[in-house]
Amino acid sequence: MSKRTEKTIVDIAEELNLSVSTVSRALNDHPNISTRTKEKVKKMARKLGYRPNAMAAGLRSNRSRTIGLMVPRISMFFPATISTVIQNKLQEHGYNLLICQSNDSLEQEIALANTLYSARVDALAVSTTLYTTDFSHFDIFRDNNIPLVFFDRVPGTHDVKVVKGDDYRGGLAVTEHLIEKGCTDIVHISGPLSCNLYVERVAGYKKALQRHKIPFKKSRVFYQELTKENALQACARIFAQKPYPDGIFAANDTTAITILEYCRKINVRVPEDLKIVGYSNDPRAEIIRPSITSVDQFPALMGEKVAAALLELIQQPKSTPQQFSQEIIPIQLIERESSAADAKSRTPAKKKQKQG
Amino acid sequence: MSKRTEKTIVDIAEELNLSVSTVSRALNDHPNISTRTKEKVKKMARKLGYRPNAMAAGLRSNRSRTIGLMVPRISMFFPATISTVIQNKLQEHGYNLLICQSNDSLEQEIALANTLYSARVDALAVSTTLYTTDFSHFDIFRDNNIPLVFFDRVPGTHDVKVVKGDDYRGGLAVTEHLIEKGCTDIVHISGPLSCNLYVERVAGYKKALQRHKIPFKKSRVFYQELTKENALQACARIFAQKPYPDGIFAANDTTAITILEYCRKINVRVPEDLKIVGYSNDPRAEIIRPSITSVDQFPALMGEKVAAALLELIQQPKSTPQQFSQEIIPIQLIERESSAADAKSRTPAKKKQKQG
DNA sequence: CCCAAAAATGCAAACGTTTGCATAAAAAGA
DNA sequence: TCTTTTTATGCAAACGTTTGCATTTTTGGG
Repeated sequence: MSKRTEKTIVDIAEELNLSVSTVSRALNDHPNISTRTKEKVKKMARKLGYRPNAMAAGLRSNRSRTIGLMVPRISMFFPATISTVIQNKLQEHGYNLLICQSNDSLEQEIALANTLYSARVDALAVSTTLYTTDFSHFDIFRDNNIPLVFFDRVPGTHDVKVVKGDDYRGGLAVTEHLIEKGCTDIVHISGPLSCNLYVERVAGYKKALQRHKIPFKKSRVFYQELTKENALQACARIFAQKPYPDGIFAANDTTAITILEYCRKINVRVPEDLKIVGYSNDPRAEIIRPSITSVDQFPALMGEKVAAALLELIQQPKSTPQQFSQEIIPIQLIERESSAADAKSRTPAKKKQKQG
Repeated sequence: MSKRTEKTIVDIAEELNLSVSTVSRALNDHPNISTRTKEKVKKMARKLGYRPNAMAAGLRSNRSRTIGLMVPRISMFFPATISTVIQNKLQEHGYNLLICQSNDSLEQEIALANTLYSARVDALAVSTTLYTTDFSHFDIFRDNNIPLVFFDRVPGTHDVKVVKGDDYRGGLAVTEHLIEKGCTDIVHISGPLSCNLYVERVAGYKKALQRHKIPFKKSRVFYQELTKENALQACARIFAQKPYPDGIFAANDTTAITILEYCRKINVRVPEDLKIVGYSNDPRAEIIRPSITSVDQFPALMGEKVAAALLELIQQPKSTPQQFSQEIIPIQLIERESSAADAKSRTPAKKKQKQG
């Protein structure tokens, strides 16, 4: 039935005895075109069932009106929320979002970078793999003046635009919170140090210990991909021999939840015997009993900032030298049951005031 | 620095004294090109930092190597999981996925359909809005022989390719389960009937009641968007006056969780006083205490099927008349604490055998 | 009513590929 | 060596827009 049905602006032009350029401009609301013509053209476009061809437009104009987004995985709470916000915001401004996930595989990340470049995205937002330490596969974008924004998992260098959480302060806040609740032997389950944000959280953790004159013990920190399986393995080691720690700072909530369930099984009481704090404020943390203290990273806010940064970078003329500002999203500790001070433990001595 | 740096196949051709067509074919591994030439070309491409321009290729070949995916929202467990699977599978076959969310707004859905058509996606997978009853905005795709697959939330008509859960059986299974556990007054909190899948679940619910000779009461069914807020409102009404129901079948887990928490507040014991079953098997259902009985819809499997359907449709020649098979993904009731038979309640009489 | 300025439209080249067809080169058959 | 077949390569026209510049039409001032 419908074979060569695809109508083009040429068809519209012929139908109305206008030139293609006029039709093109009319459809794009170019100021030089009279209102009367615009209306005529749009009406005919509707009548013919004309559908613009984005590839043709993109090829000619060198703008795809598409923005790339790369995240480790979209099925996790934090990146999913961010993606949603970014997409909605960009949609408002007429941009499509090409969402891709690297599955935390560097190889896939590199392949996707190439694909997105081939698609000639107008900009790219990236939260990298856990294992990305070399960022050169993103150079094409910078070299060709394509706006590039890193968020959450970002490179350590300072020659890129970055939107990130305040991971140092997060690590600090969690650890001080545990100390204030009476913990003196705090395990930290961290992600791999190839990812900067964990480096910073560890730094915060260490700083808190130091402030409160608690010795840092290497054996009390685990570096691992923060999966359920790995959390279980860590538990096995942590609870293999006494003394058990009295506090655990887990770098994500999946880990915290797993530990909590493990404790239930081996009859370690939370928070009485052991206090647990997670990270990211996953919805599950609020629902589990005892509910888990966690750190809100304001993913919606982060998404807003990323979207805003993308739009700003796109709009400014290509010649403008890029500003490489770092944007730091604040964090907030959400206190819940898993780290509550239990009745019998006396309030810990505040040896030192927080110094902001 | 890098101004007109964008290398094209023309540059490669000139560099090697070959024609552009040869270069193009060489890069695409066309059988007519000698191995020697292919190697030369690819080497030069690498040397020049050549990056294919997908828009140019797409314009000419009328294939974008991009597939569209439209879901209500990607931040919910079920669609997020499906999206992940689809993306990974398609990626293996060299396709990009353009993920969009309609935010359950019909208006946005229509706009997105147009956008995706403009992008000339090679195929489209859709899970519609709760309120989509007119599907004509997807006609463009069918009319132009662009493979179109609906999943989860699908049209009722039979002239489209569909992958869906077994919602009738799901509704039936949940309700019979509650009855078997002793419930005789079962509230059903359903989504709006504009969405077929809820129609089917309600049908299953009714069928189960009928089988067990329990009268259907209109006032015991709520039709609403399944948000937390709406769940709270429903709770207010349900528990405004006695007798309270002894079972609740919630059409998603967010609703089930909200009810559970509401019960805790008003001292209704679950499962002793009231049994609750949710739907979709959200991770939270397993974690909350009491854990919530729910229905696994096998999102990963559904994703696989959708991806497979897309690929199959793409590969078959355009002329082939489309087969409009319906694919039904089985469901599985996952029994948990929230619907456990309590000690004192006698096992209910099985008045009738399950029949299939 | 004329002319300059402003507004509206048209021309044609480009954007970077792919691809049907023609041709050239190499291999094979006699 | 000369055809014939097979294998490689080249030519040139698309694909559907956008856009700088030229041209035409309209407007308005005098």
